[in-house]
Amino acid sequence: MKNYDHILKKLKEKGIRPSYIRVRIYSYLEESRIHPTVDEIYEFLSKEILTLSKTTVYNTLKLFTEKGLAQQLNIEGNELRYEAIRGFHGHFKCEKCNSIYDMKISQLEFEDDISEFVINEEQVLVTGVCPKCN
Amino acid sequence: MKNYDHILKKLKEKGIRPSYIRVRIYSYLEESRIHPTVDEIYEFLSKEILTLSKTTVYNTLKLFTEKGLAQQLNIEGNELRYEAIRGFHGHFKCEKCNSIYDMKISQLEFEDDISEFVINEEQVLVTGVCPKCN
DNA sequence: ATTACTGCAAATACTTTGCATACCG
DNA sequence: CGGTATGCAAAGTATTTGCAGTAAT
Repeated sequence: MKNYDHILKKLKEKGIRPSYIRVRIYSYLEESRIHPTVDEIYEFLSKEILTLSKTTVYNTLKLFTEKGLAQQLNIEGNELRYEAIRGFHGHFKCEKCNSIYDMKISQLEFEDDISEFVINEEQVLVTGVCPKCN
Repeated sequence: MKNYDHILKKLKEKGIRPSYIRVRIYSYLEESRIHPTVDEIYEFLSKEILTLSKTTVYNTLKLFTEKGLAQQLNIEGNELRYEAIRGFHGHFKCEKCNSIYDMKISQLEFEDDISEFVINEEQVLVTGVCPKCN
């Protein structure tokens, strides 16, 4: 049995009631590191939580996103991927195998004056071919 | 009547037969600078090209993307936006009014060794609140 | 008892596919 | 004529919504 204590704490801090499903979804986001789609989360967890519905996965991810625990990733055009919030980093998507890698990237440098803009989030997506496929 | 000569030339260079519809779609991408969705392109052009179908817009944009004339932008989760290929730049999306701005950004600096990766494309998406809405 | 959470089914939104018609060289 | 472009309708896929049942405080 895993230890979910730090997740319980994290959810409570954000004012989210740590139901079993929520904890499991967050745990999967945090551990899998695969930037999963809703479907991938659902497929994985529904094997253990047999009554789980996709609606709940959607609801939960929406809640996490609003409360700043998770982030929507616009990687493919047709589907959303999610990841647990961590430090700034970019993503690399392989066009051949569709794997997604994390990439360390220096902080963005804006060449315009952006002092009037409020910035909440920065996403970097690099597309190409990964070493395995090359 | 607009001068479409440079577009005709561009399409021909890429081996694309410059039908009227294709020229108009490219022209709209190039001029509007609004990073339009398929729907926006369709709504705009179908006022003048009454028989235009969305399928054709989809087909054309797919063709442009494959031939390197246009780029798919993953800005919202649920829909694709397109822009004519220009130099590297980022996009800012306002959470309140949903406008999309272009942003000048310095070249990305990777902190990992990426020599084994082939990089074809880089997208930067910044989210927040724009001056008008702030 | 009240509020919040979960889940099914239906509805919506976006995109793709199959096929028929129209156009161009 | 032969190949390409266009367009309609249907199918496919992802997400959201409405509502009812369930669990938690």
